[in-house]
Amino acid sequence: MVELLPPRLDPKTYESRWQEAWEKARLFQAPLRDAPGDHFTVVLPPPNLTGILTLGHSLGGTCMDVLVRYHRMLGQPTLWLPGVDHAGLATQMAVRRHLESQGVSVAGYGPEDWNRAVEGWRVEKEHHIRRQLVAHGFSLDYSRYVYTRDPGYSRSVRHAFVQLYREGRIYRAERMVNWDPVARTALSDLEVVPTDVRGTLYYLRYPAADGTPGREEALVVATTRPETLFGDVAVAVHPQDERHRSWAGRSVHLPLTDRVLPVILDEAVDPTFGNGALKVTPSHDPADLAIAQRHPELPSRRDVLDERARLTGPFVPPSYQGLSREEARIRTVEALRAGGFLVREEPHDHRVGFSDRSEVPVEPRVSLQWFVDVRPMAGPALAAEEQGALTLVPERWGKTYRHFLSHLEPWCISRQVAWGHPIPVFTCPSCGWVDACEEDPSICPRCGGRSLVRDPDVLDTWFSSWLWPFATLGWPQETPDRKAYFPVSVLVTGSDILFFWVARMVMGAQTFLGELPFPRVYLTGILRDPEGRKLSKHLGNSPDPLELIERWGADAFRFGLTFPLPVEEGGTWDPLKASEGGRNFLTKVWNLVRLLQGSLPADLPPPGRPPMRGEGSPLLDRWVLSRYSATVREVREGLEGLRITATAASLHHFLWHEVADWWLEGAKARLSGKEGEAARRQAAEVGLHVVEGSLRLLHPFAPHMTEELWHALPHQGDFLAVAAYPTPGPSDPEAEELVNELRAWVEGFRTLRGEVHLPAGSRPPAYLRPRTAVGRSLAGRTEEHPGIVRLARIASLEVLSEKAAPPVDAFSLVTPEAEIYLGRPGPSGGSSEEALRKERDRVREWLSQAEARIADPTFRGRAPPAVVAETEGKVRELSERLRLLQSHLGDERD
RNA sequence: GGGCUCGUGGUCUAGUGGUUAUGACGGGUGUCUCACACACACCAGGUCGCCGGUUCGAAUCCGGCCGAGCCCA
Repeated sequence: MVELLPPRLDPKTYESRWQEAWEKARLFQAPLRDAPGDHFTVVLPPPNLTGILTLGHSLGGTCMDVLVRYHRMLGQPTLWLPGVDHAGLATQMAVRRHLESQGVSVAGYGPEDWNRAVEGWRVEKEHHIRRQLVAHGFSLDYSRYVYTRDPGYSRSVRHAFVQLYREGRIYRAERMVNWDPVARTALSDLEVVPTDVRGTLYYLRYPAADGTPGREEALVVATTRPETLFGDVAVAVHPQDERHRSWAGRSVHLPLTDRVLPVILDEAVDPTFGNGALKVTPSHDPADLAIAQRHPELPSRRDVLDERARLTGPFVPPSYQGLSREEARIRTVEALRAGGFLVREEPHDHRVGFSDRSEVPVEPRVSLQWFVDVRPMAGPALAAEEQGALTLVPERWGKTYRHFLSHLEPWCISRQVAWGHPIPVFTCPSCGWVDACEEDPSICPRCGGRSLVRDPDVLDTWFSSWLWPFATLGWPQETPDRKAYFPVSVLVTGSDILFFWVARMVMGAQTFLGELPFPRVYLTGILRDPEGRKLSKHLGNSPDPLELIERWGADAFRFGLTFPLPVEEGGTWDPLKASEGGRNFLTKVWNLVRLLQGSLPADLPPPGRPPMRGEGSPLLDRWVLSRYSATVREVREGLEGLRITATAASLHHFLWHEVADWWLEGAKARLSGKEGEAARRQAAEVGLHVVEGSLRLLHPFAPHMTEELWHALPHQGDFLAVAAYPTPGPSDPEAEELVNELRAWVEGFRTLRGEVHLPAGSRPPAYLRPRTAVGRSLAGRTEEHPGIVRLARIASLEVLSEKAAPPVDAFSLVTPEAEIYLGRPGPSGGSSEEALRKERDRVREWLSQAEARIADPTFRGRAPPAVVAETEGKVRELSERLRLLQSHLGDERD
């Protein structure tokens, strides 16, 4: 026989023990098979090696583990594949910040230095992340762990690049891109974070260069970036702008220089912005570039900022050469003011794109970069969602997904950093041959030259991430895993990377495999701290999940993530409160099992088929079996439908407020053996069936504790983690109806006790008079009376006949099926009029609503007959109840 | 500027046309009632943002307004 459980749960005594036991038994290793079947596959969104796991990872991981453990218990071949992402630029920037904070200068770092430094960092972070994953109790298959720079994965990335290059979908071009002047690399549009900034709008005079001598004419131009004026090629005004139209074709002096600029007309100028005149700086603003390109007489390049955003080049006067953009702004504004060109300046709120990586303003910059033309991939990705082959949960994300895919731009995939997958393009300097190659070529295939040059750039990290669902399974090879475990069954991730990752994976799988990577996407919400800020590594407001697990245990922490805050919505999440709530619930379950365990007859067999409980069995047994069946159904349907929080709530409610509060409280006497061995055995069978089954239901949410408790009860099998998930039994509507009334009686007695402030220890006698068939049926079951007596903490329960007068001094209430009376223990027991009055007011309110509806002829004429009949029944019932309540109030006054 | 989402007791939240609007946290009162004070019992607290419409009937559907947030320009 198993040992008795300790009185208080202590996760430290069992969590790591079960983690080790599961691992040793290889329960989470997906079986090798080479045929497709009813597999269930989830891939862990690979955490970035920039840092460690945050609460967002804990949330997503918990949802995945819930689903994976559920499907494993259903008996499906199940794979949950873990891995980490090298996160190129982001990681290199993290290492850079780290080195600089240590006082190490990275100024002279070449690619080898970077790779060595980042590699050391990677090993350390990978180790920590692995420990974090294990500590959560995630049932990952570590034998299939993938790192995005593993040789195999790197080959997949290279294969993908070469294929797109050969198809002409990857090309190199000189384009204006988002440039990070600190990291000194291009960024994709998605890596730019628009940020509200309070800046200054400067109004500058550009004096007429062709004016009549003696007249002081000037065009006033408004700009937020005076420091780029050396790159101006024109001033533009709107063709319909009456104020400035006469300037068309004229020319102005560019302040601080001796250059002259033409004034042009262009529709893109916003006449309401500033003064309605725009300085055109094509090399440093995308809108200006577009204007310059529409006017062939203008140069479309005039770079004045270098890769570090310093003023340089032939157009910059010597005294400004080498200034940073910030210094240059100060100096140009000073000079403009001194020269009388600064008309005024005003505060100006606007949005500036900041680099997601180095957190400085992004500089639009024309440079030579690699692009994937993803626009042709949007069609199939849109069609999949519109035709229902791809579902997003919650479904509202479908709109966002469609909007994004309808506005795609070419994707800039080259980065000028060291850490990442090198772009596999080679050039022969002798003959000009260029190609993308899966294997490094040693000689030029065209001229035989031996000095081939590799492209110096590396790929955007997401260019490797978008292959994750299939490159992890060996693509492009047709491996057994690829056949057995693709596609992924459901992708679980945060809604913040719907564009970065989810949409691109869909396009990637459709492009490379011709099929969807997954049929369903479950998007979790974003967790915020109590100030409403997103929990993130940058802000440092996300605690290390390990600390919370250490304090509360993995199960409590996990349960607190799924309930009560809705996983799908996200919101403000207080780590202490949430974990505390989880811990309280788990303690409840722990003690529930302890009590049951102590009451089980020694020879009770493990639970098998549901105990049959027909007419004549204790009502609470029939009721709890029926409620259990309903819960099994709810939980299974909830998990199938990806409603994680609703499912956790069902389990929470059933175990705490049905099993513990009602069934167990009512069954205590029987379980203690006071009512004989047969009654004890009967209660124990029911309790074991329901509780053991509930542990299986709960296991995906709280795996360690349920495993520990399961082993303390009679059970079949070695591990709960691979036990069968429960199937629902029959429901018992009669028992549910009777127990609802039983509860109304008990609650009525309790309310009366509270209203009249009975001392906790007092046990007054109680009486009731049933008013309906249901009431009479329940009242007639005298075998239920001891339970009611116990639950209501009364001395006795007497059923009054139709005519019998109630005790003179009793406090009373009217439930839906009976009048109930609580005997007054002494002459000065207070008054229950308050409770009766409130009940009367409520009933009167309900009744008047129902009567108003019945009185309305159009309601009778148009509402379905069933609704009319129901309302009529309600009116009858409520008016009878109201009459009784009023008479009880009258009785009291006597 | 465009798109999307959300306004339900002090806070968070369930509820997508038909009983008396769900639960959690917080608050109050009482209890260490032989599993659990990480608990138990009871109580208080809501004109379901505002206005209009559709309907026999609206927290729920439609329109407008106000407010909050997110995403993309």
